[in-house]
Amino acid sequence: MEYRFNEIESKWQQKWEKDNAFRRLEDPNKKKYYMLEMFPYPSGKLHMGHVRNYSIGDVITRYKTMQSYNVLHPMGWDAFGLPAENAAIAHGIHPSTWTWDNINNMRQQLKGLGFSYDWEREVSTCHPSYYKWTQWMFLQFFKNGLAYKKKSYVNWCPSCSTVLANEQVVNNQCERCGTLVGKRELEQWFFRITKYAERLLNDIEKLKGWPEKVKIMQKNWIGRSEGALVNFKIEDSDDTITVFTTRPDTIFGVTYMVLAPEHPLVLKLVKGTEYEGRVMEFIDKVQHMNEITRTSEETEKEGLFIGRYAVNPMNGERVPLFIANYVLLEYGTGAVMGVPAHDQRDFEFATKYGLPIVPVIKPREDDIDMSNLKNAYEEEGIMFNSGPFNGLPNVEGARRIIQYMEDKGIGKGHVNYKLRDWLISRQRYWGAPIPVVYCAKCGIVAVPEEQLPVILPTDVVFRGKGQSVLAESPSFVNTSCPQCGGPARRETDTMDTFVCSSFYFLRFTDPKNDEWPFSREKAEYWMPVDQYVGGVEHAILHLLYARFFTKVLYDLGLSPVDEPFTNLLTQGMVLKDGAKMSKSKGNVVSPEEMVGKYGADTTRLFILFAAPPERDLEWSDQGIEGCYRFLNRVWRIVNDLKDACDSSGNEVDTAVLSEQDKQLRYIVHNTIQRVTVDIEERFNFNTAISAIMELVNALYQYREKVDQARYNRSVIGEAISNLLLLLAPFAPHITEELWQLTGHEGSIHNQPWPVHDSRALVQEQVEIVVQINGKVRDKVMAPVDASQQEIEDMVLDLPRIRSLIGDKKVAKMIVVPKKLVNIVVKG
RNA sequence: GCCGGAGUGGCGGAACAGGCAGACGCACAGGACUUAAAAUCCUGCGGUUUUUCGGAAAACCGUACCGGUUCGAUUCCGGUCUCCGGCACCA
Repeated sequence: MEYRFNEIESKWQQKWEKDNAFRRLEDPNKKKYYMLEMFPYPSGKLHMGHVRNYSIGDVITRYKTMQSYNVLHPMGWDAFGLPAENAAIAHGIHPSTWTWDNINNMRQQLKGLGFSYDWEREVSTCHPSYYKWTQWMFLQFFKNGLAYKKKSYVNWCPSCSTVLANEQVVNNQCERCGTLVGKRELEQWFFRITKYAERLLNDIEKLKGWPEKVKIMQKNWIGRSEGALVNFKIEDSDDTITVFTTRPDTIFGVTYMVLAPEHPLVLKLVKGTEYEGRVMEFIDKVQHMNEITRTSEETEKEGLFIGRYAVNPMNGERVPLFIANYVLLEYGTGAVMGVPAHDQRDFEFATKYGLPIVPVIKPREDDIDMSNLKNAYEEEGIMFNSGPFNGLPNVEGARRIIQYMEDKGIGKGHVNYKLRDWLISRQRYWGAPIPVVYCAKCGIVAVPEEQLPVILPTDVVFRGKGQSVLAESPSFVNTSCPQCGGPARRETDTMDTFVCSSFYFLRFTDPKNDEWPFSREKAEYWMPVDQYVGGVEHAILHLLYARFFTKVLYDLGLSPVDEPFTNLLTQGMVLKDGAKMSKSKGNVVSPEEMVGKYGADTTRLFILFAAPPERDLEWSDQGIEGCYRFLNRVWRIVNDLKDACDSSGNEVDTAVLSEQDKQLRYIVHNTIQRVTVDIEERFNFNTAISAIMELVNALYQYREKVDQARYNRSVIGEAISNLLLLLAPFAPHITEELWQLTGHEGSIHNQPWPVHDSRALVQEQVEIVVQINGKVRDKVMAPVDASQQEIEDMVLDLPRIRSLIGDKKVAKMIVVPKKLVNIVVKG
């Protein structure tokens, strides 16, 4: 009988759907397991990255289910976003139509791959029943002072004509479209993620099940640095400039000060002076430069003296004030003190502009000539030239200086973060509207919760350029103030789609609740997510935002946990010809085509077999053929042996086993052990599958070597049912079919996971490798329980070993039980 | 520049706690079946050299490179190179 995968697969998919086989409800009597894969953006079709992601999740789900866990395995759609709008502009399709068509298509594809999702929990972030809660979340943040509006320089993508969060700017380019990002001063909504910086950083410690790589990336992104804020008075002015420094110990070495060109004080300080013109020019040039090419800026540090001086509060020295392109307004206070002797950047700047270099730290106590530095001395050392702090080790000195400054009110210790507040406003249509209105009388007014959701209007036109589409919809914009009832204007910005995906894992626990985003009770049962799987590309953005949301909701008493994801697996990319699959490179392999040609089981099996999940995977058209052949081999051997196979599940009678029977049983139970460990402890599906392949090879050997008349029906039955059980999470359809075909009752996916019988693994003889001076010279079979002395004697008596040793002297023998003997020979 | 990760046959990869390097699969080669091909089943498959009529056997080299520790190193330590990923004027 031929392996007709398409018939088998659609048959079982229909059966599973009819039986509601993957529906899961809270069950306090069962251990829960929450398996989550990152939900996709409905771009139109599944790509191989999705198949890989969801195949990994499905194996874990089916495995844990067989381990008798109550497994939550939901799927949904991260459905707001720009491509839908672009499609609307290009083809005149409404973003909603485009998105829902794609969702319907992709849902079919997921079902066609046989993934075990509880579809009753499906959510789509673009549906009002979901974005109602996105808006509700915003209101909670707003009420608790975690959402605020502020005017600031923001990243602007001219192509997407919207602002971007810092996290969405990569190499000064828009993360989505690659366009060079510029700066604009706009009033925008922010989430106060910086308030959680410390906790987001400290709690990384708790994430034992996360890859080190992701944790480090998050740490670097949060970018904590300890130091001090120091106030410098401006000469002939009432203004003070505060700088942030990580090296307060070098403050006596300050010889100049630099402000970011955009620093608000700059214009004020030069107004009406002879420097004003040149300063304006410089600012213009820097801003222009930012927009054109900021990457080449790396090379040249440029600055300009602005004609004013600041006073070092520690020693009263006046130092010149500069503006320079390398000082960033967004980091620290947008102003830095220049210590050329102890900072390489400052050193180069000072050399270029002829500023004095005053060393204040030296490597050792003794007198060293530090006057002719070739480079900044950035190491630790002993302070000098530093008044009362001379002779102190600089680390201690830093502490003392901070103390001194705090006493005198000229500065204080400070922890600075690289992390900025999260800019969530987007000037786009296809997103969750920010639920606030602007009233001439009352100002900014939150939409009351009972009026949610604020529905996206449909009477809009997509033209491509310019203003937000929402702003052009009068029925949307014009409203009344919920507070005073007077005329008001709606906020026309929508939320960053990352807001939508920051709580979907909580919504999945209770997706139909229309009173709350989720009930506490259900979240308590299911949360936290036990295993999260997705691409590394979300290591910072999504995973940091989701952690932030969870902590806020935890603090508000809504979430039962303060970290959402216990274990994280970041899967590698799927490559073809060494490059990421992309339309422009023409190296895309379509999952649809592969499923059509080989079936879902083969496609899934190959993608899991070709590489361990964390590593990049090179797609191979021949490789998938190999997996197809393997499933055919399974199909044939099971069909061939099904009549010789006792499926009653009765224990094997170990008294009557032939040598071949014992050998097969050994492999069966060894395979159970290997596959279990590979899935459970390491997610090494590639080696799990190769172990199963070896078991199939062993069955072929058995058939080859054992006469039909001497088949042991219960040994064959044991081998085949275990083979099918072990393969079931990887290839769910063929195993279901063969399970039935070999006379078993019920779905294979509801069977308990097999447990190996260690008695079948007991061997009387083991092979001992015999080495002389570390080189393999012979092998010998020895009883497992042989003593060290017995093994030594046995090995030395081997003719080959005897002749190799000859009359040389045996200096030492190392015996590794059941494995190896190394004879150390001298002379 | 800094921080991660990786470098193993013709290829994807394996070796889990320092103990037979190359499991499993692909590709390739030989055989069986077939009128033939495909499919299938069986067998072989890191390199060099030597021995042998042949089947076969043996020695040496080999996990990016150099060195170290060890009876023994793909695995541990020090250094170098290359590739991939992240961050990058962060004060």
